Amino acid sequence: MSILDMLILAEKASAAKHMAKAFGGTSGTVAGKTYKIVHAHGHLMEFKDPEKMVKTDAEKERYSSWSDMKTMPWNQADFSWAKTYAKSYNSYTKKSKSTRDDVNAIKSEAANADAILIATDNDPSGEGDLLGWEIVNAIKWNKPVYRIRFADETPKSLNQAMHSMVEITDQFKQGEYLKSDARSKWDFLSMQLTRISTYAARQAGYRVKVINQGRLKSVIVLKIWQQQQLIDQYVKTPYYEAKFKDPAGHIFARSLKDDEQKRTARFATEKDGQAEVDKYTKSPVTNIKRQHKTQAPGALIDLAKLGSILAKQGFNSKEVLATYQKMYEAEIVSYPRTEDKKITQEQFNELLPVVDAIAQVVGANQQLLTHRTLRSKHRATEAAHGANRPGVKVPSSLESLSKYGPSAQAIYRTLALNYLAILGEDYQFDRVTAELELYPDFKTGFNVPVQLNYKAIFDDTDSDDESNSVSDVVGPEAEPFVYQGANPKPTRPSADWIGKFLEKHNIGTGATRLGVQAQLTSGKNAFIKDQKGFYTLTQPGTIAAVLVRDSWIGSPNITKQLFDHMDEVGKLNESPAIVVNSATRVIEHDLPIILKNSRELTQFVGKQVKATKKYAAKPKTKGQLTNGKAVEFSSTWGGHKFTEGEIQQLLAGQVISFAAKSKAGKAYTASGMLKEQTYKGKKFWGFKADFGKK
DNA sequence: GCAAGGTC
Repeated sequence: MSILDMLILAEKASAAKHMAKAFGGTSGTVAGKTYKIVHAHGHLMEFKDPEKMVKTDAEKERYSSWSDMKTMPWNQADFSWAKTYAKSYNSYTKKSKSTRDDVNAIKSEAANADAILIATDNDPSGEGDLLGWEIVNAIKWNKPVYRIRFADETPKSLNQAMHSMVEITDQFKQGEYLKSDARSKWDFLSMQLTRISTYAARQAGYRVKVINQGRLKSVIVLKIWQQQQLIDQYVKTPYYEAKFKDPAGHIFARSLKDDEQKRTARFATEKDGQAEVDKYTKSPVTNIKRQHKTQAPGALIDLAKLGSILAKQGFNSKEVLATYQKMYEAEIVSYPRTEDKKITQEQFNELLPVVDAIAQVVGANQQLLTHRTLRSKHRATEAAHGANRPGVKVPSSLESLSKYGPSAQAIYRTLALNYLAILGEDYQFDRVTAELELYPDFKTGFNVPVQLNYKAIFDDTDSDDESNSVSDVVGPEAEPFVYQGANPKPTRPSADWIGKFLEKHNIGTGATRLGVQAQLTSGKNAFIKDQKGFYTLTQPGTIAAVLVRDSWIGSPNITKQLFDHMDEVGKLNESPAIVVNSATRVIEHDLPIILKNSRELTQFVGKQVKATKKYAAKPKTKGQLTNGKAVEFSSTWGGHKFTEGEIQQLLAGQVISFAAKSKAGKAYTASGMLKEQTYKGKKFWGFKADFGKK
C-alpha cells in the first residue's frame, strides 16, 4: 500500500524549493493529493557511447572506429539508444560525479508513490519532458505518470498548474517528449562529423587532438573564419563627396539611399571631389526645427549580453559563468540560465523594497530612481525566471563579493545598474534638424541632451552615437568642402557579435550559447582565442572551420530545418524517425565535402603549422584470435614493425621477442604477447611487453 | 577522444 498519491519530480533544487513554498512543505497535501517533492539537477541520464549501444562484436568494432570512413554514416537502427548515468560537474569542487546516487534516491522515494508527476517549466523545446522521462525510465517505473507545466514559479502559477495536471503515461504519444528525444538523437549522430574531421585533418598531415563539430560549434567557427576572410580581403577604397559644414561643425549631407545614388555622389579621387565641390557655393541654413523627444530605458540584459559587456573589461566567459553560478546559489543574483529579457509584475514588486539598498552598494544616485512602476516594455505576463537581475539578498558592499570570483564585483555592478536604469525616468533630448536654403537635399540632424535621467544610471547605447559635445547653434551659413570617406571595414568577430548571430538564427539556447563559447575559448585544444571579447581562431579552430566550408553542419539553416521538423513531431504530424534520419542525410552530404576540404587545408593553415611532420594514423593489423574473435591492433611497437610470422604468433597467443627502441632511443630486446588492455577507460588490443622478463 | 541540452 502506497503512502503517497504523488511523487512530484522537479527539474532542479530551486524549483523544488519554490514548490515546497507554494504547496506548504516538501510533503503534504495539494489539490486533494498527498505528495512529496524530489528534484533532479537537469538531465541525470545521457546516451551511452556509440560502441556501447550496439550488440555484435562487428558492430562494436564499426562504431569504435575513428579512422575508417567506410563505417559512416552510422545506421541508427543499430543503436539501442540506451542511456547511462550522466557525469555532473561541480564548479565548486571542480570534481565530476555520477548521477547514480541522485537517480537511486528518486527511485527509493518513488517506491512509496502511486504516480509520478513531472513538474517542469513550460519550455516549448520539450527538454523538461525528456529529462523527466529519462528518470522515469531509468528507475523502471511502470505506474501512472502525470504532467504539469508552469510559466513561472510563483505560488499562484504552481497551484493553478496542480489543478490542471494531465496523465501522460504513454510517453510515445507525447509530442513534447518525442520531439525532444528526436533532437537529442540528431545531435548525438552529428558526432560522426567530429570523427570525420579529426581523421581528415590527420590525413592531411596535421597533428591535431580532436576537431569538434556540431550544430553550434561548426557554425560559430565557420562564421568567425568567414569574417576573418572578409577582413583579410578588405581593401580600403576612399571616396570623396561634397558636403557642407557650418561654423559650429554640423555636417550637411545628402542621404544616399542606394548604390546608384552613391555612385553619382561619390568620386574616386580628391581632384574629382574638389571639382564637384566647386559647383556649390556657400548657402544660408534654413528650416531649423527643434523637436522634444524622450526615450525609455532599454531591455534588461541576458547572460550572453552580460558576458560580452564583461569581456570588454577582460573577464572570460568561463570565469563569468562560474562566478555567476556561485552568486546565484548565494541568492545575490537571479537565476542565470534564462532567455527572459523581461520580468513579471510580481518579480518587480519583490525587488522594489530593496532597490535603494542596491543603489547604495553600487553607488548609483538614488534621487534618479523615481520611476517606481514597471513600464510595459519591461513587463512579461509569463516568465519562469525573469531577466538576469540582482536578487533580493543585497550584499553589504561590492568588496564583500570578491569571494565569489574575480568578476563578481563587475557582474553585480553591471546587473544592478542595468536593472536600476528601469527605475529612472525617460531620457529627454531635443532632436534638431535643418537644411540648406540653396540645396535643400543637404540636411543635418543631431540630438541635444536635455536630461540624461536613466542614461545617468546605465547607458545602454553603443558609443557610435553622435557626439554630445556639438553646439546646438545651427547655421547661419554652411560652406561646401570635400568629405573623405571609405567603404566600411568588416566588423571584428567578438563575443557580442557571435551572440547576436546565434540569437538571430535561433541556434542554441541562452545557457548553451555562452557555454559553448566558454568551451571553445578554453583548454589546450581551444578553437578560439579571446582577447577582451574579440575573437580570433587558433590553428585547430581554423582547421575546424576550413573543413566545414560549404557543409550543412556549418550552416545556420540546418538548425532551422531541425527545429521546423521537431515542431511537426511535437504536433504528432511527423514521425520522429524522419527527424533522426535527417541527421544521416547530413553525414552523407558532409563527409565527402570535409574530405575534399582537407586537401585545401595547407592553403589556409599551412604557414601556421608548428609541427610540419606528416602525421598519419598508426597502421593497424586485422586478424582472428584462436577463439575466433576478430581483433585489430597496431602493427608497430617500439619502432619495430611486426613481420607476418610475428603477427600469426601474436594472434595464436604466443610470446615473441624482437629488437625495440625506447623513447630515449636506447636499443633493447622486448618480449611480450598480444593482450586486451585499457587506456583511459577504453579497451583495445595490442602488444604488451613483459618488462619483468626483459 | 565525439553533440547539445539540461544542471551545479
